[in-house]
Amino acid sequence: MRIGELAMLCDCPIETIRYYEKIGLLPLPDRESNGYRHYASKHQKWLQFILRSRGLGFSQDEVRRLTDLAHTDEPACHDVHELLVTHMADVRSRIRELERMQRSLLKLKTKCQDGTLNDCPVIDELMS
Amino acid sequence: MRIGELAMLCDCPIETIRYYEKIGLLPLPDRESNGYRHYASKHQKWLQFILRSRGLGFSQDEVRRLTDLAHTDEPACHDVHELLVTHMADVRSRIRELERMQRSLLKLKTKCQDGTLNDCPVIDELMS
DNA sequence: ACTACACCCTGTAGTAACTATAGGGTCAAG
DNA sequence: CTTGACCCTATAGTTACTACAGGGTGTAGT
Repeated sequence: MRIGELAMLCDCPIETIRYYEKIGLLPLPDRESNGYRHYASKHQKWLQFILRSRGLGFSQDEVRRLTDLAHTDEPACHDVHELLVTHMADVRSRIRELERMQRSLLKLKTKCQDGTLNDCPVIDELMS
Repeated sequence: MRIGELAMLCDCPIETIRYYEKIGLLPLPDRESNGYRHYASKHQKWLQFILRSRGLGFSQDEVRRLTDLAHTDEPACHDVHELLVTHMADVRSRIRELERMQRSLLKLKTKCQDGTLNDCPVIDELMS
């Protein structure tokens, strides 16, 4: 299959596929005689793996480690578990940071009430 | 005061101050005869405003709009309120996205159990 | 034969929000 | 007169893409 079909099947922009290839996340496909990329179902699986991992918030680097682990014969489950746990802690701390923001924003907003005042207490608060 | 002192007072890297100046978030300071930046307390207030806003998750562009609003004589409270509400919705949706990830990761992790298996169900799950 | 069109190619530049580095100048103390 | 702490500019790197610019390929219709 060509890049357009792969992109459609995986619901992923064509440029992203070429990008993943360039940074070495996706293995190099064969080329047709005209130079067009020719993908096998193996590439589709691999791309979906990447996209799912990204969808779970793993960074490119973590995805690279995951694909490496997915393609060794060594027992990798322990390493995957470690990656997973580390990443989950990261997600948790990002959530907490956003919740901290949310609380502060809410507190600011109560001062603002309905935006009908002329002198803005929000600006005052941020300024002081 | 010079840039180093401002940086220390605001607990902000020197490079970031120069960066905010370059992108036009922070007003241009005077210069000493040797070319060093010379800041007044007005700059400190301004920088703290920026840092607080960034700490609440506002983007550079939103901060720019906020500082604009903070320095008009027009009644700006309504616009600030709008910015605030929009941003809070954004934060909420980012939290929800992360929580979605967290749920999926947790589901994955239960399959992994303790990382003692040789064939990794997490990899399998992401692959299929 | 010509041309319109959908598809493909490479390579480069742009985005947000900084951070880091290279390669230099200034100034007071030892 | 040199060491050290500070300052300067300009450029490149980071993450994870996205968007061109400027071309080639292949097929369908006129």
